[in-house]
Amino acid sequence: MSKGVTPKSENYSKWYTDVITKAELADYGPVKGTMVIRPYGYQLWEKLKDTLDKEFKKTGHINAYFPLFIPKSFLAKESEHVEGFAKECAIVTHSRLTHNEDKTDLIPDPESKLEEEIIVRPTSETVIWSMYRKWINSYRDLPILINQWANVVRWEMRTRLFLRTSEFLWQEGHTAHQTAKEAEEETLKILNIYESVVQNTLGIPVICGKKTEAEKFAGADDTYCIEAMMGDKRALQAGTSHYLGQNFAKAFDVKFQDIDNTEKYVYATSWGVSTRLLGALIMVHGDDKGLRLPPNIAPIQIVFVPIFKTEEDLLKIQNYLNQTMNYCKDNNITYYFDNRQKLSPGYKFNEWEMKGVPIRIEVGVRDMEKQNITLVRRDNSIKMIDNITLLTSKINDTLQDIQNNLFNNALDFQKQNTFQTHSYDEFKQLINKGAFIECGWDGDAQTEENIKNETNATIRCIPFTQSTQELQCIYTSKPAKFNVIFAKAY
RNA sequence: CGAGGUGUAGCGCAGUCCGGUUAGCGCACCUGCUUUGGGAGCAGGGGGUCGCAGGUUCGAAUCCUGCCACCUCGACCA
Repeated sequence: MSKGVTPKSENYSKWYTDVITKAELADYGPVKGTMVIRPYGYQLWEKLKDTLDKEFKKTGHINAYFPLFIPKSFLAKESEHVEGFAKECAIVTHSRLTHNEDKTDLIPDPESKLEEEIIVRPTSETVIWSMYRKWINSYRDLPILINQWANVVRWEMRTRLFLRTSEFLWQEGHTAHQTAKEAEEETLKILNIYESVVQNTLGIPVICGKKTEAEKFAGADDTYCIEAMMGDKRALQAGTSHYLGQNFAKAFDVKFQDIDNTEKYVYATSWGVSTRLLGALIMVHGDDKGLRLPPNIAPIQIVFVPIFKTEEDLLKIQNYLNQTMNYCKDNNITYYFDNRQKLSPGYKFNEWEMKGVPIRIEVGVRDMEKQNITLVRRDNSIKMIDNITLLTSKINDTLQDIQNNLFNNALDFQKQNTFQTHSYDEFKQLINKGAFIECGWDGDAQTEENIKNETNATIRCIPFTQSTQELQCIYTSKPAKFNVIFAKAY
């Protein structure tokens, strides 16, 4: 591994890709816009996945798997949906390859051209609703609460590791309900799960709210979201939950016979978070030494770096650390004993800092003589040298403290860079510098569009917590309908 | 699609203007010895169709022609 990363302040996006490649989270795939998630990065995804999956199960959801391939005709059934996704679909047109005439290349075999072309799913509403049609007859069949963990493909022009890649991993929940009220409740229930997992596990503070018409999901009646502020003060949509009304039920003709014997269309929701969250994790907590992982998501929570000259010393250190390692085992703390020879301690310190491991424990002969260990926190670089038994007993609390501290740092940063203003001039200045701006909006889509064209900022959400005071629109000075958050977004 | 730029070892680059030993350097990698409390030192070693194709020449990484790929900016998209 080569030295250091580009400092954040010098070039933020270079810093971001440096951290990803040097911490060995991911690498570029051979096809433009594709990404290989390396083991260390994939462990983050697995941990996040397990946490979310438990929450979904707790609230009555169950996993299933639907096909990657979707008939082209399905996509056209819901008019807004097709508008939203048609421009970024990968299409399968042939089923085999053959040699060209001079045998220098492989080409799609013209003989194998498909009758109906197949879309590689950009999202699964259409296949899923084609199946729900078969499965739903009576109100007794409802609700259906299905989630799937899958990959999807969206052919993107401009890609960035984790944030926007042609193929990415996500979960997509698709539920079907008897009433609008129940579906709306489901939408918000999921948003709550997203909020708590993102905040508690990833340590990323989020703002919950509703999307405007312009920003909502193609095919939804309402889109709710969690928005987070990245280290460069831009916004990232970290998760969305959609109330789909009866749009897909009507498009796919999914009706049920209700308790009152009448036939009704089903109400729907869909919701998802993706590997994009890992991009947020990097950008919210990372520093110029690399990643900083909250303990709740860190694949390795503690790394032990022995400082030794001889094999014998190494064994002594390993024995000496028994009590600490046993403590970790007993408390389900994941740790790694870095006994690699030939690498200097300094090299290891830097490497594990790059990888964001929350706690490093150094032990050398000097520590052993005094019955000490040296503990260094990744979040604030504070070094503690103290009695081994005493420090060991504090590990759990320290991990918890690191988790809280990272969250609080991020929350402070978000608050310090969120401004309220009534002046459009000030708005423009702040947006240019990078900020969230909380201000009034008259509710007019044209106003939103104008602001976007003039400043590049979009309405990230209409927060659930609305200010009680009477506001006026930042742009038109008309009475504001909502208090909204503007920012430049990823 | 428009403008500019870059293709030489896994990565980063020099060499190209002005053709001429065996194509070089840093990092990484391998071996050995000495090291190990913030990215160790020394010695030795492996690794290259110089983006591809053609041409000029006694001789091409270097000159000429064509092609391809990637990057930056713009346009487009969000």
